[in-house]
Amino acid sequence: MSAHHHHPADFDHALGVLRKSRLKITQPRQAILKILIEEHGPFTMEELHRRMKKGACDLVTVYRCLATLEDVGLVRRCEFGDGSSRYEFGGREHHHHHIVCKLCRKVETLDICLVEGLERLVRDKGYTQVTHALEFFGICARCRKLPAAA
Amino acid sequence: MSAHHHHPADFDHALGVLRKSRLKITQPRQAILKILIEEHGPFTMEELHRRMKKGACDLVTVYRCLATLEDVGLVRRCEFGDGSSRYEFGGREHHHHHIVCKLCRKVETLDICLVEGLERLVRDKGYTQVTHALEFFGICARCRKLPAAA
DNA sequence: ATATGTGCAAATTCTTTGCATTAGA
DNA sequence: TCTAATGCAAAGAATTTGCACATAT
Repeated sequence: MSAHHHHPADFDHALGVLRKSRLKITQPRQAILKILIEEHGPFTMEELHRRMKKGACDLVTVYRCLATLEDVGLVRRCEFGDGSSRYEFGGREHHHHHIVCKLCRKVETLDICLVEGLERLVRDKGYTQVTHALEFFGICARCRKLPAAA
Repeated sequence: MSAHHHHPADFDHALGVLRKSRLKITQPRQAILKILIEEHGPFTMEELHRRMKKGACDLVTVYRCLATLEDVGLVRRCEFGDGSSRYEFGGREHHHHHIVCKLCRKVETLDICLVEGLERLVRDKGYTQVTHALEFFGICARCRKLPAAA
């Protein structure tokens, strides 16, 4: 069962998490969660906002919603080395990594993860609540043909 | 031989790279490289600027120098999930990863790296010039005692 | 000598905040 | 009903750009 692709169970689970945290299940939060669950992402704030049916909510609300959703672990922030942040659904459960093209910034998902074992090493250094981020960068096949791909 | 700590060879090597790229060896570029080599970093733009003897150069110049140094691979950009970018010396040669405290943002260096093998997998997908970033996050021993560390 | 790099100022973009209003539990 | 969330406007940061001047080669 792949982590992404339409999955109503994910949505219901998310609502549960919101309820448990005593957060309100508002229109903007639902819309954002649906987009993050159904389209793969990760998306920047603007991309997310643009994808909502226009007038759905203010950009500021997207900022605030994502901050809250990140706090309760429903959303994960990705940083791909270009200075901007992108967001995708899922905390620990939907664990995976990415391959980012250094030219066109296209993002592919990589389901493999051999890094969990290393977290023990970090815990041994006295850290708690340990997580990690692993991203790969490269030039994709299509960009390789571009003149810029010196 | 650890990757950091005063190392004149690093500095000379950096100058060589600049020359090879036909970039000028200016005061600001030298100052920035020295700081990045001698103090461990990684540093944000402001931190770096503040560390230079005052009046040494403009903040804008720090921005421009780091962009250039990143282009030629002398500097690596680190993003630790808080939206800001930090910079440290070294490309592939000075390869290592970090542990970042989720509360105080303190950064520790981790010299171990078991991920290089995974890069083949990415190359097999058609990517070239493959690199990766691996960061660990957790709450450090000191922060653990803070009330915020719920 | 001359092309590159820098300083300063200003534009642009990104993100956050205050407060009146609305909507969810 | 009553608190939490949103919209709008505006403030505040962070980053980029233009152009005249300075400086490495």
